[in-house]
Amino acid sequence: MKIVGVNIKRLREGKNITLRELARKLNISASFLSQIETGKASPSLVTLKNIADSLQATVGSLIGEDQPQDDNIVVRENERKVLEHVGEGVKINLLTSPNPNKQMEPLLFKLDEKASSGSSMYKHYGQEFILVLKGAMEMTLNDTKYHLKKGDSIYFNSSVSHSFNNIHKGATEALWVVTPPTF
Amino acid sequence: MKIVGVNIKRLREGKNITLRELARKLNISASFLSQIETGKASPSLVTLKNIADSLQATVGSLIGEDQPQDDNIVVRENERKVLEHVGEGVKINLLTSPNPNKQMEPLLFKLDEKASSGSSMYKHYGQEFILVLKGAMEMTLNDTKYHLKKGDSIYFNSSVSHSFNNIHKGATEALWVVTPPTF
DNA sequence: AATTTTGTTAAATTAGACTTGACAAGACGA
DNA sequence: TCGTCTTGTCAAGTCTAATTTAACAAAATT
Repeated sequence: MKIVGVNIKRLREGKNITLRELARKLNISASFLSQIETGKASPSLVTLKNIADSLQATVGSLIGEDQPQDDNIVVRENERKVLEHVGEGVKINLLTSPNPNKQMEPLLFKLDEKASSGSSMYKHYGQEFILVLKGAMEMTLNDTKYHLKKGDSIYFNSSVSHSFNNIHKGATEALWVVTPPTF
Repeated sequence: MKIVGVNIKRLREGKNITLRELARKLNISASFLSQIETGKASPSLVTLKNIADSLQATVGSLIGEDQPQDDNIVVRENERKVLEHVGEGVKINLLTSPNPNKQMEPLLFKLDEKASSGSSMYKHYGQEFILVLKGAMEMTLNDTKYHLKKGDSIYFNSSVSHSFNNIHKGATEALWVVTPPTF
């Protein structure tokens, strides 16, 4: 957990605030903050949360959970992997290469005319963002229905039950970004 | 920090494993795990990290950082807020309403002909995903240049210095998703 | 050169992370 | 129906380690 310290220090210095200043704002001793930054001590959960808040960061980012990859950068349009059998008339294009460190999962949904997510509602953790690129679709969140046409976007909590169906005369395409990644 | 407990409990029960089982796997006492789940005690950072790993979750999600909003769902194409003065010939459309709980920030970049991010390179934390919707652009990551044309996408770590410029004869549009959110 | 501010360290304190052992409630088979 | 086994929880204790105090050298100000 030494990473926490260097992350805190980097953020703090990035904001040009002094160790004592930050410590005072957090109601901890400057000494302790120093020990945290140098990895000689480890803060309690609530202290860490306070630190994260003060630095406008998240605990997750401080402990290095939001870490990245360096390869698998580009996916060309013609190189996209396609998931075919997710549902009747539904195809999913993966817009990234597999990578365990992703924070989000960008997908391209292609819905044939009248295609839908099926009868059951989805419900899981995380968040979703959808931007309609072509056509129009109907999203159902709990019992509310949203008509989304080309250019409209929606951002919602995956924990509300949700489903979708194509309401366009023809194919509908939507950019879908899901967090956390599942592919 | 009581939320940690209920999240752990929910995950554990979702996996149908018993409190004692999980405790044994974590090398902590079942009693202590119980106290954590009921909010009567709070685990140390390393213990929490272990728990998160065991449950295939992240510390961030356990402490409720990946939590959502319930309003501000839809942004219509004609309702988008536009940031004008981010650079010469660069406009940013916000695709979500302001919300402190978002995990990602979806943006629509519109680049006039020859527009670019300027001379300086960007470098910050988090990750970025870009999908070119119209035209073509050149992304520079460290010293590597990537030509991206309509339909191509790229996913990279924001900590590598990066910049972009429009290489299309005409406007270029790109969907940009950034994590963590900054707007 | 004096003074203040920087971050770091050693040692002391003390909160709270964690264990032990016991308990009641429910499940299960004999 | 009794006993045993498992479930999660609680009270009280232990002891680690989170946090403080106080002092230090180095750098920055004045």
